[in-house]
Amino acid sequence: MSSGVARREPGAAGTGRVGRPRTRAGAGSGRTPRQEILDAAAALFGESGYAATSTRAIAERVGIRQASLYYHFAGKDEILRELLEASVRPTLDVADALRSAAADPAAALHALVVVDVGTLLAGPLGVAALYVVPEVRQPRFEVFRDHRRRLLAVYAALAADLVPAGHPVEPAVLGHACLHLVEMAPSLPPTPGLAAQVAAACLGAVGVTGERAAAAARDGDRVRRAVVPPGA
Amino acid sequence: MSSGVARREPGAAGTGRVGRPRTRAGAGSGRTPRQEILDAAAALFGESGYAATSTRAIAERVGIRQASLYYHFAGKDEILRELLEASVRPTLDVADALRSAAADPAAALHALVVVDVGTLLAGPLGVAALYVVPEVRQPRFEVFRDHRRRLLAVYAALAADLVPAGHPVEPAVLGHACLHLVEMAPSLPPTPGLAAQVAAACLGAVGVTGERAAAAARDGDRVRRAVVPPGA
DNA sequence: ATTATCTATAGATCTATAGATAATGC
DNA sequence: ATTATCTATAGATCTATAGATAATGC
Repeated sequence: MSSGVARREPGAAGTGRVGRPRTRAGAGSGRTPRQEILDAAAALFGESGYAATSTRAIAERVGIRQASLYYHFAGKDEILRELLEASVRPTLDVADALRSAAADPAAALHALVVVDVGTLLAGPLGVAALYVVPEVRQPRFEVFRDHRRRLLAVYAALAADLVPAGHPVEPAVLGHACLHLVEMAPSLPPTPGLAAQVAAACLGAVGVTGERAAAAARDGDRVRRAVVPPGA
Repeated sequence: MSSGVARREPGAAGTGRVGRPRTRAGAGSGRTPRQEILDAAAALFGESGYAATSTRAIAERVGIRQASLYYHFAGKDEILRELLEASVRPTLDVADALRSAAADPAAALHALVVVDVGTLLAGPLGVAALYVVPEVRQPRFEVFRDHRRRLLAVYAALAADLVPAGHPVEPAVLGHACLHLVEMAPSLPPTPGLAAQVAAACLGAVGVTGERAAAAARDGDRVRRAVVPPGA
């Protein structure tokens, strides 16, 4: 995914792949070993937490030996870093486009929340739980934190445009509120239309309800479909 | 606190306390050793996470040796369990009283959020970060989870009473939304009136804004002061 | 030759227990 | 005698490195 379309997918041609075969052969899911590791780690991090997940547990789930992880990643850190960055980047990439494509900031907020929730739900579940992982405060995760801070700023800016006069909540607090509401989504039981519901809750939090909120939902959907290619 | 008023506070009389003195003497903060451990652990759990905090680190911050922890707690688990339960119980204790004391459910919701945020901010900071700790899913923390589930049910019930016709968010989702908004509070920079702002955001999320929200804030404050003794 | 795995292991933890010790209380 | 600490340590991890091995690619 990240390096474009592979000319010849490693391990996909014929029967065998390059390199010593694994002890536990496995069906060959088509994923890159790197991606297999990321998926396994995301699941385990979500289940048991980052610190409590051992490299041995990750390797076991992938079907390789613990030491083999280090051929693909420098360490546990690097796995977490990659998971975190992959989970914010897509949303951040479309945030500005959504803002400028929408006439009403309410529609932009709605669309942004729907995209953001969609991204979190599409990725390996449990990734959102990682946002709160305390290790993330360490400097090596600065890139992720910076991305998330930018996303927060977008939410806060939209909130600032939207709060009606007299609404007793500061835009900065509302920015955090939206971000937290979005990040709560993966911890909810799967619900049809969840993304739109979270978006409506965010609009309400910033003081937009009733008919204007309904209009924002309609416009937001249109804008989102225009900006985010339907297949992506 | 848990076993009533101590007849004679251990270690408070005269100069010395019972038991072998600590190597690193310390000023004697008046807290029970048990409480010292809880405070130290809460701070460290918040900074570095539960799994990443060693018993040695906790002991070091208290000023005792690692093994001495086990005189007071059976293990790290028990420390976490006690911290978690202490952070929900106070809110749960007043939840029903607030509901029945308020004429408008909006006022009850406002009051409940203010109490809940206040409790989280009053306790050792970082405790709220523990709610998301994956270890909490394990059966030994069932009591805490049960308390939190009951709190969630209260929020959901209030939301169900409040949602205006046509509001596109289900009460169950709104219950989670309020709980998450409350739990976000400790991660925000200290802001004057934060609890009331979070309450307003919750009311907005359930569809209550404008004049009715303002009234709920006023009534909620009255109800809260009536139910929660001012000094507590 | 290159790639991706394996086995083996060093070194650094970390949790929890056993048993000794130094205070106060009676 | 009771209480709260201490020292010492067993046993179980866990991370990361070194070096061998078994495939494919050319």
